[in-house]
Amino acid sequence: MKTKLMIAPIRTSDGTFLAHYSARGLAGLEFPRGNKPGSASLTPADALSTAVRRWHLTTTKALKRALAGNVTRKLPPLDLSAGTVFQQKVWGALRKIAPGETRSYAQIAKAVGRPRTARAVGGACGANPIPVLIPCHRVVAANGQLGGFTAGLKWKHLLLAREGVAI
DNA sequence: AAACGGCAAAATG
DNA sequence: CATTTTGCCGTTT
Repeated sequence: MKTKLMIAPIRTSDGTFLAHYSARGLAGLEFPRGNKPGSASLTPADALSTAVRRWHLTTTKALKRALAGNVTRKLPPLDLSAGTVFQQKVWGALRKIAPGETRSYAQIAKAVGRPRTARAVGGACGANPIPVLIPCHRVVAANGQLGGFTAGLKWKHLLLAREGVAI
């Protein structure tokens, strides 16, 4: 049985993101979907717990800063309990990359103590539940090219451009 | 047990 | 250089 999640929208100039909250904190962030199915139904605003309301304020500000290419000052507590140990290590390493900087998949692999797991690192990045705030987009291929991006390379390119990174 | 990736270094033409 | 192997590893089926 899974803990019920509360879902709240964040309207930005790039579209409406959806933030997922568990009892422990921010557990997921979805990119805007052009009027599509919309993964899950939003939690009615008046049904949000006070803790979630507070976190959501923080998430909203952080997301807007991140989309503008700035550093995120405060983040709500993150609930990454859904990930494997390896994934959590990778996500932790991603969070250390400052805006405007990039790393290769192999560099991340080294950073988590598994020098030969470049490919597996790619998988972990794709499984990142909180894109943008956990900057999976700052990981590029060793040859200087973009590499891949589950949510669509256009986003990866846009996010990096906002931070002043040229590919 | 097998297949599949957001990879990368080496080998090839 | 541009392409094609050939290893590699955590996840997923």
